[in-house]
Amino acid sequence: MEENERTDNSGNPQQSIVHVTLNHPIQVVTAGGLSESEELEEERRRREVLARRPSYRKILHEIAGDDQLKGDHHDEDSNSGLSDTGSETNLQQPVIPAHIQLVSDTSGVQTITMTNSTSPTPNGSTIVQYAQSPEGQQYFIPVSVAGTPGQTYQLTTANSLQSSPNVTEEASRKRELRLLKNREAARECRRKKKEYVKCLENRVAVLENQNKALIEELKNLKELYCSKDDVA
Amino acid sequence: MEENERTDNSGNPQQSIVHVTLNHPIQVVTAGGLSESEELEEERRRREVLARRPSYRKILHEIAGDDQLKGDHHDEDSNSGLSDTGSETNLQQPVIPAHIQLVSDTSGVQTITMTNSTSPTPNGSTIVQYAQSPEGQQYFIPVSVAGTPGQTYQLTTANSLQSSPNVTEEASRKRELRLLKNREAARECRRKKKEYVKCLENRVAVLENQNKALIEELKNLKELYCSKDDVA
DNA sequence: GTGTACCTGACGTCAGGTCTG
DNA sequence: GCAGACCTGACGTCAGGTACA
Repeated sequence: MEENERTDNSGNPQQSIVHVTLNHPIQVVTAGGLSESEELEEERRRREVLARRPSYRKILHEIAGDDQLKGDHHDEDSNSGLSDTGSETNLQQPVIPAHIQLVSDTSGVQTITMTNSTSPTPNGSTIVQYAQSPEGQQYFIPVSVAGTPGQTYQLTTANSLQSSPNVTEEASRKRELRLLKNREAARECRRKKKEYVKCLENRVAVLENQNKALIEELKNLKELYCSKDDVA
Repeated sequence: MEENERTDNSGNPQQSIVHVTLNHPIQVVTAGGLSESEELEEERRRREVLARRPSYRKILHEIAGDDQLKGDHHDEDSNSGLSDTGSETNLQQPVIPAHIQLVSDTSGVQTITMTNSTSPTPNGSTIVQYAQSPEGQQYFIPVSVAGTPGQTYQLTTANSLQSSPNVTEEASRKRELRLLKNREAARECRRKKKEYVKCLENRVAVLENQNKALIEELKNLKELYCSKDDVA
């Protein structure tokens, strides 16, 4: 059951990062005012897709290529189940996938742009070795142990007692590789999240403005209406 | 000069948790419909306060007690250099402080609630130390290197050569305490952030709904208006 | 200015999920 | 279903900032 470390053992010193990197930054500009219907639908679709949490790749596909690959799911869905402060109902509905940059200025113009990793190749190197042994053995530090009470953390040293150094080395290298990749993934993930949040903030601002404008307009119209009514 | 990092591993059983825990969950309900002006002002004030990044405590104070202690400070702030993919107009305005839960149902009723920590008191342990290097990259140190160019990082081993074990122990305990606190703080911070994001998502949803409703209303009104106009 | 406490962005790791072959 | 790759939430740590004494 779930021994944690124990990396896979199909020797595969492959280092390719296999990035999907499709390279067409879409640029949809739903112009000013309020082509609401369109925008809304788009929104809905996106949200819907995101209902199943993970993998922005899918979304990317859908939006870039065909859409609605099996759609038909638009019940209440997200709709913010949390009705009051104490809730904690935590169904998470991201609203806008992190890949999608939805920049917009105050006038209401919105620009949806998709970005992709591009793997900035920060510095390539990333040396890092954990728990490199003081005395030659190679354990690896418990780092965090997080919350999870029952965690044990087998150290790799255990291996070396019964296996040839070769095997150990192999395993450790594999582990290293895995960590490296995960490290990078984490970085990317953080980036996306940040973008997502910024996007949200942006969206709120825009919507507020729109709202204000609409209210204003409504007020004016009503006034006009009333006065006319008076005259009549 | 900052206090140095003094890594070490003397597990000491100290775990006093000094918590501030102020205990008044405020509950402001700006009732339904759209008292826009009020809401907006509130919004603005909050945002303004948040322009200087940190410390939600202040905000707490302001909202709970008096307000506007010295408003007028919205500079550009850091602006976070990420401009990779493209434009990124990135004006970041947090909109809502994380402490504040601003839940609202679709009708427009909003509930502002402030929450605070409650501190779950986790477990201790944790050894490990990082080292940080090239440009923001953070590595694990193999326990004793401490090379790190610009970084100070005195290790305890060095110390122990010249100090009494007492001092070392003292220092280590201090470190441990610090770490413990920070650990907890981090947890709390994450919690707030999460809340904040959820709040944002919520707000977006609400605003969208409002928007839609307004548009609808506007349309109706216009129609009515036109028909009346026809008649006249 | 100094020192201390606290807050938060970013990091790397783990755990556990999804997707795909 | 299984195995591997990937994604992401949560963790603890560090670094650097703000607030306050």
